[in-house]
Amino acid sequence: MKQTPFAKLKEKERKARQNLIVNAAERLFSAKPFPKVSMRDIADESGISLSSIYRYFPDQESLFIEALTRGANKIQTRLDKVIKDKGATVEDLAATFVSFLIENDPYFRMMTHFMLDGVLNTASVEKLNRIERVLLNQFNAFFSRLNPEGSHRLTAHAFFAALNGILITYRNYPGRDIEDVHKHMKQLVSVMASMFSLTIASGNTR
Amino acid sequence: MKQTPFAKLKEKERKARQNLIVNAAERLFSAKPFPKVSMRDIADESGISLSSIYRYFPDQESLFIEALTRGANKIQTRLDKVIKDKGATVEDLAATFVSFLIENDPYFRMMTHFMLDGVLNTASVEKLNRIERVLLNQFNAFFSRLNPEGSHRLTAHAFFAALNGILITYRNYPGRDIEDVHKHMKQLVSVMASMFSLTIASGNTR
Amino acid sequence: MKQTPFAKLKEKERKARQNLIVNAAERLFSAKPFPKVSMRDIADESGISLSSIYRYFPDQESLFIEALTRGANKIQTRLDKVIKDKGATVEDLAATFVSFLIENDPYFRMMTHFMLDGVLNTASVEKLNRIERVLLNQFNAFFSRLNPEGSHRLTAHAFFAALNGILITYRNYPGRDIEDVHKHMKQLVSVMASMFSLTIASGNTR
Amino acid sequence: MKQTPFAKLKEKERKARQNLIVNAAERLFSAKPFPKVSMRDIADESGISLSSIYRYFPDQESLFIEALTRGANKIQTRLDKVIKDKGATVEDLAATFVSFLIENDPYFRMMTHFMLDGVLNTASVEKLNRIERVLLNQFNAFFSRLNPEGSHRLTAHAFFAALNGILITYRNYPGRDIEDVHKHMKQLVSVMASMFSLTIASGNTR
DNA sequence: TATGAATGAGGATTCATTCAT
DNA sequence: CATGAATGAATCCTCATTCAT
Repeated sequence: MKQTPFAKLKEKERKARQNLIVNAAERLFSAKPFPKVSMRDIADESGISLSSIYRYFPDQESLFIEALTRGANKIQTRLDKVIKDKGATVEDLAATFVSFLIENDPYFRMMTHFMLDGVLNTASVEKLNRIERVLLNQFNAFFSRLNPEGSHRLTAHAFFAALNGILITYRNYPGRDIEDVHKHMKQLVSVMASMFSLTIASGNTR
Repeated sequence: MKQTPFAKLKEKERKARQNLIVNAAERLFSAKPFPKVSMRDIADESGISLSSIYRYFPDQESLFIEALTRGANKIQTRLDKVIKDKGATVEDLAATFVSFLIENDPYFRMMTHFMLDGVLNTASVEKLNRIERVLLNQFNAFFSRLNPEGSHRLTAHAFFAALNGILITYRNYPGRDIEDVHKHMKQLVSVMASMFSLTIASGNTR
Repeated sequence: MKQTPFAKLKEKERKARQNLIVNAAERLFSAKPFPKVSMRDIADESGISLSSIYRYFPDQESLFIEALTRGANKIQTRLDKVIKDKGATVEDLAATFVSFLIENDPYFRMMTHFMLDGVLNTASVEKLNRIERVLLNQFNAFFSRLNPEGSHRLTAHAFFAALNGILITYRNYPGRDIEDVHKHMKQLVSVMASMFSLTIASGNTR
Repeated sequence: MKQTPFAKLKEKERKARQNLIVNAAERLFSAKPFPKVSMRDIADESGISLSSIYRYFPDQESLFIEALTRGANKIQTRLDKVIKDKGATVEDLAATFVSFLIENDPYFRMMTHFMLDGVLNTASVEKLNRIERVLLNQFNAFFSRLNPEGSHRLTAHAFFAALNGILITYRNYPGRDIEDVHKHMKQLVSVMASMFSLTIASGNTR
């Protein structure tokens, strides 16, 4: 179990490189739709050689899942702020979630992509799972604070689904310009939030 | 009326071939992720040569949109039945929609695919638009019957989003077997339906 | 040898159809570079079915050669006018030739194409041959009128080459806009014409 | 200077591979019409895999332009020799140019191809431009030595065009065997050269 | 005779991944 | 450990031509 200092250093460097790579990926995601970001793009952008990337990530999927995880962490941080804010409403929570994913579209696309087409790597499954669990827990925790009585597990699930639904359904709403689209989504977030507020207050106990 | 019988035959045969192709596509969509179905796959599966497919559909997108349109027509027929049924509840409507897309997963994946990646061809945009409009109108009509007073446009939009959200979010819920997943989705449908019932009854007039 | 009236009618209709087809081809050539004009394009444009076109022309090459022949006839007609004009100069002749091919670029492209890559069909070879011969004869005739003494066969050959050379070399002169290009070509035509005038006057007798 | 030897080796190998590819392309150009040489042909002929070719040339056009550039360099070297030769005549210069392109037909076909169809890539435009500029400068320099007084820019342009014209017009002169064709072209070169000699001597000052 | 249908062959380009150094 | 090199497998789409009716 010794060797630790050296191993730690190694591990640190390793993380640093991984960071470099994922950061590069994220930069690219801002510029183009995530399915168009190739491994070579990431190599070029990160300054790390293409084949070296495979030393840090076994395959493309793992890399993308890692990037997605980062995104999830960011969302979770933002949600935590809302949750800690005693005056926050359901709408605040919903708006935070949706706004982030509107502004960080590639994360949403990745998430949806993996939800739709699944994931091959078992490690990836686990990570995806975790992301979802944490989010649901956050929603649940928030709802429990609003109404400590009821059981909100199912409501949290529905809430998560509803917000995803808004994003997926209207993000490319054809014939509207992007600003109108966002306005529309936020209106729907508001509608949805009201409904959930009531449900939560009523303390759904299924 | 001249030549009509002959022309009709020709037209019929043409449709028949188109059917062959789209059916093949649908079979493939069940078997693998949507973006991985290639034109050659469809050619092989349909028994029609690759180049011939382009005599029936100008490009891949048009073919896919045609397949999606078929699915949409089927859903709309089912929803119409529910809408005509005087005793039907919001939950019935929601369940019909979701069940169909659970059972006909490829249609849902197609729909989501286009929602995510958008569409290039302008004819396709129009078709997609129409599908969405019809569905929203159906929801709206149903809600209006339940409560003729209120304005339900926004509610219909939210409803559509919510159901899509359930499907996208939980259809691949990792670590559950397929039966549990479906049960869970139906539970969420039920939760969602209750919420929308209330909202509709209250005659949301935003 | 009888049957003539009927056969003649047939022949006439045949020619009429061929005309329809070549006309369509020419219309397309005005719109896009000739190598991009496909047989189907021609079928659509002419209103004659794709396979029927093959009843009138054994293959694409023959059709194109026929179109080229038409173009050649037009040039020859124009040149004839100049030749008949007693006051016409070598420069007039050159300018007529070059201007026509600038304005009817597809003919020039076809001509060059066949000159470069040759021709497979033996009938085509013959037609191409004839076109060239006629043009050379026209130049020769004109030069002979200017100076009846000398032998101008070689000069005519050189003249033809020189004009073609101007067209091929500067038609796509990079970095210039089309108007400048044309101006430049005409300037070169003028230079060339002066040189040939002298040569002709001197009665080259090689 | 660090690592230079290694880098140099790398660079050398890279060049070597590029050479392999371009050489293969040139071999193919001798065998079939220029536009019919496909990337796969080149891959097969060079023994390098199709996709690897794209590691050396970003696209087909760049590869072709590179091949053309090679040819141009060779011509320019030959012309330079003539230019440096104090006793050389215009006919020597013309004959050198034309002979080279008769013997190295693929280069002429490439040049003509790009003159006809133009070029898409901006880097290619620049390279093509350069080739042409250098040749024209060479002609101009030679003419200036013969007659230091006059301005020969236009004459050089005409000269270049005239020689190209001879090549394009008679290289496939139908019905003649190749030897006769070459003899004919050289005769025309001679005619042309005489004319240009006079023009140059007269010190054209347009 | 006219034509709708069908298609084989081909074309440029992309990309995730492996491997030898 | 890092990486340059190499590539097999795909992908969408085009087109001249043939053939059965």
